[in-house]
Amino acid sequence: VISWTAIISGHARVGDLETAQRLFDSMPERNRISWNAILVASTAGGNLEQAKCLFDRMPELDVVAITTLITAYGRAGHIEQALELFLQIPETDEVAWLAIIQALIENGQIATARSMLDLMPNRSSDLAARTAVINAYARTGQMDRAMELFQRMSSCDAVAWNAMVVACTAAVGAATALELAAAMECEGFLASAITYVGILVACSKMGRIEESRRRFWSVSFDHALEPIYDHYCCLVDVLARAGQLERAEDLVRFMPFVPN
RNA sequence: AUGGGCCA
Repeated sequence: VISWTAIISGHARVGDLETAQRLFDSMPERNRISWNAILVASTAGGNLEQAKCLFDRMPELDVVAITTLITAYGRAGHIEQALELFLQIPETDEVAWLAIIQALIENGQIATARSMLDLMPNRSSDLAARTAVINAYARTGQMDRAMELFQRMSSCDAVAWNAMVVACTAAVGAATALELAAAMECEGFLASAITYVGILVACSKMGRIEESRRRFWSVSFDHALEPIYDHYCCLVDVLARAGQLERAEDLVRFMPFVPN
């Protein structure tokens, strides 16, 4: 049952609900964790009603299953339902708290998110959890706390750095964000495509066209990354803000992405 | 083997 569940989980991760479902239906026995895995596959498929149907038919609902659905509701903009579910959890754990706080933030309910963050108990030193908390502080107007926690982290990864870089642009200033991005590379972390979104947004906020351009090319030349859609958007943004509308328009027309 | 963290 462990092997079957692991394979279902893999298909869930790449969004292949059909295969996940076929395997789930044909596996010889199922336990609570297999049901949770197929629920994840179902939410990843984007059909919330279908996921809710499955949820209602599940033989056992644990905090993992409920948290899965909370996250799905949050991403779909159904924050009331997410909150309702959270209140139904008999024994909340740290992941459940972080999931509802993240959902509140994504749905613009900053004040509530801030209160829940204050109420949240038992904080572990788990890397993802710490980063989630730091990010939540940053997005609820408590950048000082975010910085403090970040500096106290004994180990961190590129995701934590990216979160700080992005948060800095909004809450402190673009120049500080760029300094942080530089510090990140000094510490030996490779800038990822997402780091570059942060860097380009910062350049754009400061109106630095030349630096934006340079950084944009550096994405592929210095880091062997393919520029993603967001990078083109940043470049369009900085050109447009500087009044170079023709150049901005040309870029929209000729970039290798369909503009949204 | 299942849920939570970075992309303006």
